Amino acid sequence: MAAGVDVETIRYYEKAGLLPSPARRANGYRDYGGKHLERLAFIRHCRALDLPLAKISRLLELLSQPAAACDDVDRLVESQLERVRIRIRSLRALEKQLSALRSRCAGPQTAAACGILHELVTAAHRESVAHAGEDRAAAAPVTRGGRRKVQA
Amino acid sequence: MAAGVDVETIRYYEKAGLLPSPARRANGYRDYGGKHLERLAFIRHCRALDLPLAKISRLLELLSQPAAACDDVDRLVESQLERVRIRIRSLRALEKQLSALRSRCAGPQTAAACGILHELVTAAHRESVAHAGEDRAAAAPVTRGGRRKVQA
DNA sequence: GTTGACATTGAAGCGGCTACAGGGTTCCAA
DNA sequence: TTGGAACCCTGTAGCCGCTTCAATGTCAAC
Ligand SMILES: [Zn+2]
Ligand SMILES: [Zn+2]
Ligand SMILES: [Zn+2]
Ligand SMILES: [Zn+2]
Repeated sequence: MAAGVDVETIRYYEKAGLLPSPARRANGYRDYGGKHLERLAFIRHCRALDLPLAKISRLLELLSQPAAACDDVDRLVESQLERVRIRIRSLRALEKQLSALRSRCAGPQTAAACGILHELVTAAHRESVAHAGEDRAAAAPVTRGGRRKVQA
Repeated sequence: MAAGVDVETIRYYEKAGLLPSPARRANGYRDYGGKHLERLAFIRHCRALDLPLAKISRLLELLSQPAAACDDVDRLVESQLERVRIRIRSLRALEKQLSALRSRCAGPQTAAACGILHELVTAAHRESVAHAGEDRAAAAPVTRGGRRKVQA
């Protein structure tokens, strides 16, 4: 029975402590049992939900502690959902920008005449001016904290 | 004038060949000129569009070759747009799954009784059975190609 | 007996930063 | 004057979740 998962990925999980080391055959080959495959399937399903391995690890832990409270599980799903929603919003904004950008050049042109390149350059320029303004505004009240930026 | 960009990031771009090494002052400090800052702003704007550095590199190259054709630029934006749309679709599917999942557990429970954990386990199980089926079906026609999977 | 497809290990690479260690410099206030 | 905060430098390692590679071992088929 094939698990449908790349071998290297499985060994990565093993190293990462998500899967217990399986028994070995006489020749040293790994011998996966039903338990391993169930656990692996669980991990892959959670990964398909884009949960990071650390959180999956926590879920596995709770699976083996039936009496524990499930608050962590619920919060984890909730926060993942929130993450996904935020990501969708930002990707939608991106989509808008990109499709506007695309419409700036119709067909074959030289780089010099390409509306896309042009727009990228001028938008970047606008932003850099805006940033400089922000920084001037922020400079007076706050002298400490924040990461270092570059000087020119 | 601050560029609004983390210093380490800038030096990373320098190492990666996206920004030319700036002139140095007597004390060895980097001295950024207007050209550098424009270029940096361009890079940051493109990164905000989630373009990978390699593609940005290509755009910068074309910026310095005004007579070149802009096909690459147009294709690049198009393919990025496509990428973003695909990502949005898959994230929306994810959102659905996660919000269905969330509704499986209302309030404080033990891990054993948590509908979320339950659903994760059974969904994973269903899928692993399905995968096994796929693999059985695929085993006959194709013997070569494909990456190795795990045996149990 | 030789080929070829499997398995094993450990290490390195991907992208795009981010964080640190271990120094030097600059500036301002007490 | 001195001391400390806040910047700069170089170089290296870490993050995530794999993926790829190199070198070697094992097994079945022809
Ligand atoms: Zn799944
Ligand atoms: Zn164009
Ligand atoms: Zn921008
Ligand atoms: Zn619950």
